[in-house]
Amino acid sequence: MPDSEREPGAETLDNPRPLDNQDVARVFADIATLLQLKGESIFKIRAYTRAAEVFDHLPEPIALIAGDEDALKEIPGIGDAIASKTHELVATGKMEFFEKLRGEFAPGLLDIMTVPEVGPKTAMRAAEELGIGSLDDLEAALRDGSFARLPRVGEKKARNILRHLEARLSQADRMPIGKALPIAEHAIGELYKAAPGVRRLTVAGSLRRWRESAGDIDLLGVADDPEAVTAAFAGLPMVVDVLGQGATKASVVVSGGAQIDLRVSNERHFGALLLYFTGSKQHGIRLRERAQRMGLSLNEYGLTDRENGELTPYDTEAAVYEALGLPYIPPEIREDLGEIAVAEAGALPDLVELSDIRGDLHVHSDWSDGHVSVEQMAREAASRGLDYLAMTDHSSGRGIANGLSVERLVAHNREVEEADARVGGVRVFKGSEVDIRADGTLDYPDDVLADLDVVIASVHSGMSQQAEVMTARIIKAIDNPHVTAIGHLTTRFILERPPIEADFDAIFRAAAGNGTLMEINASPKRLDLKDSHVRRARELNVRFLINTDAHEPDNFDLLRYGVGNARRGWAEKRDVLNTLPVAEIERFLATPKPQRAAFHFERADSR
DNA sequence: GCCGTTTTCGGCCCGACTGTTTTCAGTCG
Repeated sequence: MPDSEREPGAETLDNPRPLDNQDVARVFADIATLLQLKGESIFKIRAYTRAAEVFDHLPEPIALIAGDEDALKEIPGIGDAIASKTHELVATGKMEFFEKLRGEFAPGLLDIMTVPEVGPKTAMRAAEELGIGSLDDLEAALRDGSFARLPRVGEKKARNILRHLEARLSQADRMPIGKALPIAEHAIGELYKAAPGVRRLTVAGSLRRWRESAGDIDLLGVADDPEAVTAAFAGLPMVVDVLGQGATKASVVVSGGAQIDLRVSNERHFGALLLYFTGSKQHGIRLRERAQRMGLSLNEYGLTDRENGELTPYDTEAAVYEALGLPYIPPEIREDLGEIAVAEAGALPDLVELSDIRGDLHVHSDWSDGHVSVEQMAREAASRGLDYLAMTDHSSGRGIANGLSVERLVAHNREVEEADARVGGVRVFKGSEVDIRADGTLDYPDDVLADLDVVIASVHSGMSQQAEVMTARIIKAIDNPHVTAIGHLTTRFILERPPIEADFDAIFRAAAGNGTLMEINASPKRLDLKDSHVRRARELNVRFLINTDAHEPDNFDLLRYGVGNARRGWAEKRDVLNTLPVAEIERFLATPKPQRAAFHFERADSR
């Protein structure tokens, strides 16, 4: 399901702002939930859920196609009924069916169902028998014991639900990947020590797919005695609460509040298990449907022949795909966004890899808000095997970040040249992360920018401008002949600060038109462009930089998040400029801007 | 509600765990 953290539906339909894909997705997700409450056919519910997922991930703006119902129906999972409802919703901002359906239930029921262990049956009983219509009502009924007396609830379940509710109220039901992945890696290290019989512990779930945020952490392991491993897991020092523990799986809460689910199997089934628990859920469903058409049944143990009931286990994911007549599909694109058809056609993208990245063109030093000197950053980059980097300290508009006046920039340039000469093995480019002001002009005049090798232009202020104003502002920066790339386009902070509103298609077209690159900022609190933007921009022939935006030496570690995110956007090595060797980068930077759009990537691959 | 190497009707993905229940409904992933 798409994130339903916001007020379900409410703000969506009364907002004069045009509906974006996520708004539309949320309405269909809410419809699915309401139909569950109503006890509708599970298949109808599934159809609406599917539609919500499709719209949530659609690479192009729904507004572009919603007017054309035939085009909508081209999308798998969208038929007559949903196409016409989508059209109505986007055209009028309202959907009669949804309004009517919503009117049948207390407004808070959708909220109640977002609490874990409260499903449609429980929510309906709570509403009918106890008059519960809000999270506050729910909390009261849990505390006074009336909730526990509902059928099929009881003391223990009520206590669990109250605990979930308290966790919810105290905050955070999702974590950014930058928080979740290190916790997962720490847990893996601890469990290797605590359970000597465990082998091949690995991250699965949305983290393995490099989704930008995670609701919980999924781990998988191999052991001859799985029960010993789940027991050791439940006993780890970092565990503060055990939610469940059985022979092959366990769920715990660790200090800091993250939930980790562990699943353990034996070696023979590991491939099927990993495939199953990496997801996405929708990708798994497509594979199981495929298996069925082949007379097989797929589960987390392997493929079963439906005629004779014989189970074939698989120890690698690739073997399962092969048995299903498919090439190996990388986890990052297992989202049921067309990857299975593309795989079948033998046309999977050759996704960019961490080892392809040869340089970083967005790095800060203590000249602005970084923590160490230009030379220290250069040495760190060299020691990590990067071939080049650009020192892009902030421009003067970023007073708070100790932005550089023109005079300081000149001195900064000299220091960068010295570092370039002194530090071996790495080419250090002169650069700036220059503010795009509210009116679209840049913080430095053109003649100053002309002295720089790399100019990253970014929005750092006036983020709540209207979409038309913001679009024109950014395109004006794209049109500047000295701007190499637009930095962290949407300025969002994952789960914290919303993205800017703008016509991203128009921005991508402008960038593709004159060879301005789009940064994929690797900072795990940003991941900006986000995955679906990468995919859309790529369709529009935009090329990218994957930059860390490093403010200290350790930040070079963050590159992996940017690469994971780029892969989720189906980016190939050839789409990413900083996979090129330094000579090619210099050739690109020496090319006048409009001709950069046609810059030919020499793939001599002189490694 | 969607969809079609098996169909324009009749199917639609699969299993573990919990807690309440004495055989399984509910929820989750």
